[in-house]
Amino acid sequence: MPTRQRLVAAAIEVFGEQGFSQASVGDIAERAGVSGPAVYKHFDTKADLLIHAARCSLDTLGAATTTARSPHDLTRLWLSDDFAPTRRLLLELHLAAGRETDVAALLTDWHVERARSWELDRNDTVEQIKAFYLLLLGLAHVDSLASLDAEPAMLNNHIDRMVDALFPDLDRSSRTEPR
Amino acid sequence: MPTRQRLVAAAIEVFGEQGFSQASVGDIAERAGVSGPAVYKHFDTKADLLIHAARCSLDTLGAATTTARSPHDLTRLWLSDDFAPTRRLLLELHLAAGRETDVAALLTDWHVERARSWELDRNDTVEQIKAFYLLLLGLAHVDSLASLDAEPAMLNNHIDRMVDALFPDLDRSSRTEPR
DNA sequence: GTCTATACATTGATAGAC
DNA sequence: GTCTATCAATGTATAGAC
Repeated sequence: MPTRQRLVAAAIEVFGEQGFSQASVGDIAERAGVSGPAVYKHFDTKADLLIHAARCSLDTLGAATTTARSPHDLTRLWLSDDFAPTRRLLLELHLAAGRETDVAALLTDWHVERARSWELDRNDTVEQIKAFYLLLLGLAHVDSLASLDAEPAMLNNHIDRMVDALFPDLDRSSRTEPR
Repeated sequence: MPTRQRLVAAAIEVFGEQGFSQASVGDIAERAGVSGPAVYKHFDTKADLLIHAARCSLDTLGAATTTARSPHDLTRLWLSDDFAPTRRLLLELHLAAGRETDVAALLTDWHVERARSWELDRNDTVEQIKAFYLLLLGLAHVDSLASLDAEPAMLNNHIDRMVDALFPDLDRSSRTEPR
C-alpha cells in the first residue's frame, strides 16, 4: 500500500479521534509508519491533508448511499461498526466547516450533489432529504450516548418508525427487520 | 455584570465558534473585556473554563427542556435563533467528550439525569428518549446544511412527523403548528 | 483583581543530506 | 522519498508589580 494512501487512511482515523486542530501531523505520520515531515512530500499543508481525508471518506459514504436500497438500509449501514470512523470524521468535518472555507465548500458540493441524485432516484423533496440528513447526522452521535443503555433492537425500531414517517410512500418490505 | 460571568458567557460563544482546542484563552478574555491572564484568577485551566461554560449551557438547556410542554415545543425552541450558540457548543461538547474525560462525565451525568426526569414526567422508554436525543443532536446541525434551501414550514412539518412517530400516544393538540 | 513581561511546550513547516 | 535538524509561531500558564 503506497505511503500516500496510508497517510490518508491514518488521517481519517486521527482527525476523527482528535479533531482537526488537536491532531498533529506527527501523530498521523507515526500511525502511517513514516515519521515526521515526510507528510509534506505528499500534501501541501495540514488542511490539505484534511481535505483529502474528507474527500476519501465522503466517496466511500457516497458509494454506500447508492448501494443501500432504502433509507432504512442506509441507517442500518450508517450505524454499523464499519462506519464508526466515518461517523466521527463526518461530525468533525461539519464543525470544521464553520471555520475552514475549504471544508465548507467540499461539504456543500457533496450535499447538493447527493441531494440531486436522490431527488432523481426517489423523487423526494428537498425538505425530506434535508430532514433525513439531519437525522443521519444525529445518528452519528450514537457513540456519545453509550451512557443511556437502550436495547438496540428497540432503538432501531424507533429509528425505523421515524424514517417511515419521513418517507410515507415507501413499502415496508424494504426494511431488513420488519416491525 | 461580574467578570467571572462575562468570562463564562464569552467562553460559551468562542468555544462554540472555534472549538475547544482552536479557541485561545486570549480570545475569550478579549471578548469578555479583560485581557490576557486575568482568566487564571477565576479558573484554573482552559479545560476548567470549558467545564463551567458547559455547565452553564446545559443548565439553561435543562430549564428549556422542563419549560417545553411537548417534544414538538422542544424541537421548535431548539431550532430557534436564540439557541444557535447553545447548539454549536453542545456539538463541540459531544465531540470533546471523546477526548476529555471531564467533559464526558459532565455530559453523561446530564444525559442520565434528563432521561430520568423525562421517564418520570412522560413515561417514555429509554429507547424513545435516546432516539429523541439523537434527533435533537442532528437538528443541532441545521446551520451546516444551509446549502440545501428547504422551505422552513415544510421542513418543520417533516420533523413534526418524525416526532409523532416517536411518541405515538401524544395528542396532536400540543403542537404549535398543526399539520 | 487586573495588568505587563515572560517562561515553556507544542507543533506546523522548511532545509538539506542521503 | 524519507530522514535529522531546525526555525518560527502560537498559546498555555506563571511571576510579580500596582
